[in-house]
Order: sequence, then structure tokens, then C-alpha cells
Amino acid sequence: MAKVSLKELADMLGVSVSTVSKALRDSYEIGEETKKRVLEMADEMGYRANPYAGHLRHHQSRTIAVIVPKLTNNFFIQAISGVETTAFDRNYHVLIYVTHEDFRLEERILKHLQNGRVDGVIMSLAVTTKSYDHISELVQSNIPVVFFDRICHEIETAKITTDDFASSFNGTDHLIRHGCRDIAFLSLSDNLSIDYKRKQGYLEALHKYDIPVKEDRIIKCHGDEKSCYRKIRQLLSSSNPPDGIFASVETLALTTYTVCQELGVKIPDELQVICFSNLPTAPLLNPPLTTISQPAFEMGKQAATVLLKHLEKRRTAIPNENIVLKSELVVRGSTKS
Amino acid sequence: MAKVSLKELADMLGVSVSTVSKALRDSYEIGEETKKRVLEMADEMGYRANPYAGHLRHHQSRTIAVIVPKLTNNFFIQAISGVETTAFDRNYHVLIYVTHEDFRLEERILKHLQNGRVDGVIMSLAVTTKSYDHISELVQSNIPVVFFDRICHEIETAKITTDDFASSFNGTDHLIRHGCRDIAFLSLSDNLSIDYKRKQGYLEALHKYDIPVKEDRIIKCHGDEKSCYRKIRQLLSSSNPPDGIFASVETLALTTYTVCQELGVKIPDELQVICFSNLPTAPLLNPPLTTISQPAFEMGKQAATVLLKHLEKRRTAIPNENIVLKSELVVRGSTKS
DNA sequence: TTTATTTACGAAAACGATGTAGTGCCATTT
DNA sequence: AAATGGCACTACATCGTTTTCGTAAATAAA
Repeated sequence: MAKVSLKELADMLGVSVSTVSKALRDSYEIGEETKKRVLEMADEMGYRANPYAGHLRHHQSRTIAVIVPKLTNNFFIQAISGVETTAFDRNYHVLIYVTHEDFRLEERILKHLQNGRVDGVIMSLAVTTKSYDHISELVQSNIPVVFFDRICHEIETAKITTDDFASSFNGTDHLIRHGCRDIAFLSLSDNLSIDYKRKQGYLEALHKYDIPVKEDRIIKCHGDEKSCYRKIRQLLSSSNPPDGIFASVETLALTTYTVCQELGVKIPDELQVICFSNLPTAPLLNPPLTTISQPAFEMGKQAATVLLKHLEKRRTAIPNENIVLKSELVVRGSTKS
Repeated sequence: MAKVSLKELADMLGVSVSTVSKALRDSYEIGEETKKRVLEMADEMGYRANPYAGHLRHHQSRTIAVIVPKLTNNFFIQAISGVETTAFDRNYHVLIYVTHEDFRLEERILKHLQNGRVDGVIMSLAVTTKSYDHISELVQSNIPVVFFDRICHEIETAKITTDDFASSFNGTDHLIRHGCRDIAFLSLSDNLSIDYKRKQGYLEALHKYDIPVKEDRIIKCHGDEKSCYRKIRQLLSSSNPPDGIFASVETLALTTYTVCQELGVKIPDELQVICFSNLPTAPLLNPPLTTISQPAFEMGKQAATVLLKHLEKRRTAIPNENIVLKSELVVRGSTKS
């Protein structure tokens, strides 16, 4: 079944290309009889409209891009899943790009997308991203961007986040109320908005209980897995280890588990652990991991909804808007109760 | 920065559109001096070639689709990651589609893709897929399809799998050598090629040790999570439970873990568990899960490599080819040693 | 000098679909 | 009988590129 164009259909039927086009779109200009003939022939010859011809004329592609720092991450996957579901429902197509937490790559990808391949972008920033020119350039070339989770305040647009400060505060509060007095905070990077807020929540909780903040308890685990591993191992094997860990992201908690397993540190007796995580197997870990679970799927859905709704209507920029969803603290065995 | 076309560039420079086009592609037809001027102006005006115009002319889009049954699944995510990496390296774009294990949806998606939106497809079948007309139609309309993992023998093309039979045999053998005499096999569906092969490997191992096959130990867990849960719970709470579980896919093993937790069944003392899985947290589970781990990332990479290599060259169909990678049995605490 | 050849560029036809601006033709109105 | 209007359809420009075919001018060969 070779590809067949409108023209071929038209020739076959002895009518003009415009007639076929209009008949297929059920235009009032075409008689019922003709419409029927066209529809039948189109079906018979397996006609499929070439999407790119339409994109060219209409300057829009019904395609959006999702840009994430990593794929192998439960949070991002669930978010992408939410985006995909929403987009598919509305007949949009989803391209994925991965920055691998690399600012340069993020730049390259956004620069590339300026060509109009997509109508809009949904993204979460790389840890290493510190300037936002590449993003504002994209927005200025009329391609709207919606952020989720790792957002960028500097760009005016819709941003989907969770109540990071409150969740962090509650999580830390939970640790303190269950006996922790020396909690280490494992962070990815503090130029990341969410990480900053999470740290603030943590600090606020310490402050509430008049627990002094020790700078060396705030550990920046940027960079590769191994260096994170080393830092955490060093922390836990020191002569004066903390009695609680607040991990800003899932991987850091998992590394903590690994280190504890190796060093024989008992969770939660010697060390309580809590973290932001969307790990489905959290209840099955040894011990079950207390998590702050973000509504990732819902976040992706919201991001897509906002973006697509906007694309359907206006050509203006997306107005600034902060959509904040609630995370859930799920207490399990890695903290005392 | 509004979008700027070749024509505008040409007008700006006082040359023709063709000259600009050729200069940008560094054609030998254009003088060095002119080339430089064009390049500079293009840069200055932020020119980005409209990809869709090119697609229209060349009947190819440098875009491929990945179609998977589910996104929230470590195996598929790692595979997609492999595809994405390979595609990105070669300047291809990746669209994702999710069938949600639904044959009808799979049909709809493939039918849609017949319009030439993508140059090729990489896919893994839905459990409910029993006929393959939608796939051969796609192939016949000149869009090559490469399968991975859940392949389809009926279509002649490249297929990336793992040594499912051997892995299953080895996994079951492992269980038997460590004391199991009554092993239940949890399968998704037996019209799925991989599931069938895995079951054969299991049966072969039983046969090797002259262990009789009991039909009621082969449990088909298709359908929703809840019905799987019920079946597994029923199995394990019967008066005569098995002493080993071979789960064909990850989720079934995790459900088994959940049920065991609820019923207080001790793993591995009362029940040994093994499964096909790409769970990064397998070592951290309680107890650590013995897995047969597939090289998912590598499979995605291979699938993309085969497809893209093909797209760069021929217009003919992809020849039949079975690429079989090795899985790895990783023995952990859910089986005795 | 005349004739080939090369160099550097331009005009125009695609690619496939859409939508505007007609164009005949028949029926109704005045 | 002329004017008006509606119906059902067609012609054609358009979207932004690429590419083939020409061609004028400059250079080289005769």
C-alpha cells in the first residue's frame, strides 16, 4: 500500500484536489453524493493525510516536547506518563529529550527547538543550569514553556510544583519529634529552586525546635553517583554520625540505604531516613522507606493541560502562574513511630 | 525574535532564495564571499530552518516512534532510554506512545502512524495483542518496525530479545537446586512470545529434575493489578502453598512480596522468589530480590541502531534477524544459597 | 579572436494540503 | 426578461524548503 496523495485521489475520482480536501473535512461546499464517493475512494485507497503539509501551512505541529534531566527516575517517568496521557487524549504528540543533567545539552536542545518543531515545551531543569537565556530565547520565539518541579522563577509562565517548603518542614519535624537531634540534609544543588525550598523547610523545622544548624550537615551531592556515594559513606562512617537523614531526592536515600547496609548501620534505630521519593517499592525496602511522595502523574497532567489549553487558544505568552500541588508524607519503617 | 524564513534572509541580502539555501548547506555552487555573508546574516537574524518544509520535500522526518505497553516499568524505561540516547546521537527525534496493554489502542496508534509522521517504529507488543494485521499494514506502507522484548514472529523484521528460555531454565534450576520442589510460575499471558519462552524454560527445568508439572501452578495474571493480587494471595494462603515462585515479570514478584508481607510468609525460608526484573532497588528489598536482569538499555540501543542504520540506507524492508542478548541471573536473598 | 569551460548565481517547479476567490449553472425573485 | 442568489465545484496562491535546470560573466583553450 503505497502512499497516496490528495491529487491521486482527485484524479481517480475525476474531481479537483480542493473538492477532495473539502469533502474529507466535511465542508458544506460539497454535495452529499460527492462526499460519499470521496470518502469511499479515500478509504479504499488507504489515504492518510501527510501531517507535514498541514504543519507547514498552519505553523503548528500538534507536537510538544518534554525535556527531563533523566529518564531513569520514578518521579520524571510518572510525570511524563501524565503528560503523555493528556496529550494523547487531545491528539497531541510527545517528543522526549533528556538533558542528562547537563546544562550544555539543555541549551542545545532548546536552541534546536526554536525551529518550530514543537508547539510548546514542558520541562524540568538540569541541576547544572544556572542561566536562563536559552529558555527566554525559546519563549521569545513564540514557543511557550511550562515548568514542572524544577522550575525557573526568572521566566514568566506557568509552573507546576509541590509544596516543597511545607513538606520538607513536616518531614524534618517528623524526624525531630521521633528523636532526631542531628539531621543531615542531602541536597543536589542549591541553585535548583526546589532544592533550595526543601532546604529552607528543613532549616525552619530545626529553628522551630531550637536545634542549631551545622553547616557541615548540609551536604551537596551534585555530580556523579560515585562522589555522592563517597560523601555519604564518609558522613556515616565518621566518629560523629548524624542520627537522621533528610534526602532531597530519591537516589540519595537509596545510596544512604546501600551505605548503611555496608556499614551495618541500623535503620531506624541508629539512623532515621526520610526522603522525597516516588518509589513504588518503598514499602518493600528493608526497612520500608518513609517518603514524601509527590503527585508526579498529576503534575505532568496539569503541566500538559495548561500548555495545551493555551495552545488551543492564544498566541500570546502564558501568564505567570504557580500551580502548587500537595505532596504526601507516608510514614514507614525508616523512621520511628 | 520572530521566525525568519529563507526568503526574508534572501531579501535582506539582495540575493535569491536558492543562493541562501545553498550557502547554508555549504554548496560548492556558492562563492566563499557570499557564503560568509549569508552565514553572518543568518546568525544575526536567528534563522532556523523549518523542519516541516524539509520533511515535506524529502518524505522523511528524522523522527521515530517508540511504542510501549506501559511507561511505569523499569524495563521499558531503560529501553526507551537506550533508544533516546542512540537516536539523539544521530540527530533523530523520538515520539513516545503508550498502549496501556490495550490491543485496540495499539491498533489506533499504528494506524495513525501510517501517515508518515515517523520514519520508523520501535515497539514492544501489548499483552492483549493477538493479531498482527495492524503491524503488517504499517510495514507495507513502508514504515519499518523493529521489535524488542515482546516481539512478533509473524512479521519479518529485526527483533531484539534476550535469551528468555535459557534464563528461565537457569532461574528455575537455581530454585530447584536450592530446595524448591513445588514452584509456581506467574505469567502475564501465553500469547506473548517472551512469556511462552519463559514458561518453556521453566518446564524444561522441572523436567530435568523429574518434577511433575502441575497445571494449577501456572498462573495467568493478565488483567488489572487487583485480580493479580487476588490470585497470588489465594495461591499463597491455600492449605498447600508452593515453596517457590518464578515470576515472569517484575510486578508479579512485587505483588508476591506484598502478599508475603501481609500473610507473614518468610522469604526465602518458606517461599523462594525469583523474577525477571530491572528494579534498581532489588538489592535493597526485604529480602533482596533474586532477579534475572535484562540488558534493557542495551536492547533499546540495539533496536535503535538497527532501525536507524536501515533508515540511512535502504528503502527496502528490514530483513528478518534475531538479535539475542544475554540476561544476567543475580542471586540475592529471596532465594537460598 | 572564437569557442569551450568553469564559476556563481537565479528562476521555478516540486513536496501535499488548505483556503480564498472565483465560475458556471440552475432556480427564484422583481 | 433581467437580475439576484445559492449551490457545487475548480483554479490557484500559499506555507518554507530543496533541487534541477538555466544562464551570464569570467576564464581557459584553440
